[in-house]
Amino acid sequence: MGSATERRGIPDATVTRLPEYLRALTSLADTGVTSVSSEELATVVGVNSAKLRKDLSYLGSYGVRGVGYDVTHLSDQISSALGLTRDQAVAIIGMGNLGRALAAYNGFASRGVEVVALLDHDPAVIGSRIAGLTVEPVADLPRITSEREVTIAMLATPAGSAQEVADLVVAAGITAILNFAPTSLELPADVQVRKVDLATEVQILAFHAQQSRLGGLPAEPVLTEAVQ
Amino acid sequence: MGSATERRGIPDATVTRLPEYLRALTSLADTGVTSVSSEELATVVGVNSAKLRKDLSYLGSYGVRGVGYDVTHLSDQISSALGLTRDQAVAIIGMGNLGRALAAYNGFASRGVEVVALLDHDPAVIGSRIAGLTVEPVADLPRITSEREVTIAMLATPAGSAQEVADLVVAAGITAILNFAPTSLELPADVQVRKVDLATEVQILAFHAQQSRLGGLPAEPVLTEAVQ
DNA sequence: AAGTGTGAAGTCTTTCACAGCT
DNA sequence: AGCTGTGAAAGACTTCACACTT
Repeated sequence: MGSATERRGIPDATVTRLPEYLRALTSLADTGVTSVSSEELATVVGVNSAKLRKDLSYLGSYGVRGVGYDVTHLSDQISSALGLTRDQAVAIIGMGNLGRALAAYNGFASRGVEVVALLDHDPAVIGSRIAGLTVEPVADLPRITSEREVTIAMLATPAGSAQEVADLVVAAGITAILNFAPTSLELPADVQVRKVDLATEVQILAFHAQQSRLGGLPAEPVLTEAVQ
Repeated sequence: MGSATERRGIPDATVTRLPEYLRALTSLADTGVTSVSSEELATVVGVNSAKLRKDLSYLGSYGVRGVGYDVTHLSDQISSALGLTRDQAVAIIGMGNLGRALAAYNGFASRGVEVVALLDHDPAVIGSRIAGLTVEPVADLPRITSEREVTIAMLATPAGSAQEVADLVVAAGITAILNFAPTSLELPADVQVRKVDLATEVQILAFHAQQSRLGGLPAEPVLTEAVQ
């Protein structure tokens, strides 16, 4: 995956967890909590507390020994490490069912994500209004990207056109893609791609479901314990 | 823990990749390819060929030295390893934007996933038809689960009610959950949970986007190479 | 000649366990 | 007394490189 050549290098595994810590901290702050120990926060997120402390140590020393972490300060530090000092401007491409659901998703605003453009190449959809935005033609992507400082594209096209659209996205100067199309993209190494494939997720669950069926009841005591 | 039980321990990392291999194989089969080498398949999926071979070796020896893998046979073996010999019956809970998009998603059928129930607890939504199914009350989950042999639940509720609904899901006898609500669930260890958090994905991308901005051009030769 | 299957080496990640600070 | 921060150990995963098979 993405290798960081930095002396400052935060491990990839840590980066993927930082957003979860941030979400948990925000939720704690909302309930009036101002200070939290690694043990408490780890329980909320469902990870080992040593792992949490090590993750945070990559950002610097923001805890107080004997006390814990200041919720607000730690949130700020994580936000800053993630580069969320400004909202991320996102363009959604492909206005099918999924694209429309993404456009209407209201979980983004509070977490530093702003949808600034909706695109499609079907003339029947272009010009219609979805979630307060007007759908624009994919051909306008270069202009839109520079005008609205788009940093991330969400690809919600059919698998068949995903590669083609991804190439346009990269040509428009966007270097981060969240790919919902069930296909692998071939792109330059400096373009970050993460994928969300729903059927893949279900198949992974199917495997584990099958395992517990086969493994059955024998041996293995089942403790109620936060996992993952 | 690691007792001598002869169950084939397929590593987690491998399991998460099997669905992708399967997807790539299906796509190759559709274009008439009948045999494929690890190098070719690895290129399509975007992984190292040694990793692919090692992954496949956990399933058994299905390749032919000097030749490669039979596309159909390998697909069958992976399907079988994943437990996809039957379709997975899925219930979607929470008929907001996301739930409706999931219900209407047409990428499931061809990949062994069948949506057999849509549930909500809002009386205003219950009874309406979405994507050919009638929305039913969450209270009916236990009956529906046993009647339709539901194995997996997709949670598309707001974060606030996710834990509560997850508890109902588990009580109904379902042991695998795909959680789209942006919150961590506390569940018994024998329940498999995978989560899909859209804002988290964007934040991870934001981090990497920031890195390339900071790191700039120096060092780091950029090879065009399939990543992810 | 080509390409699999796999020990062994290398890298990354998690967990332990405790010194050290408040 | 309590909890962080972190070396060191353990474990998981990836990649190399080549013996072996067709």
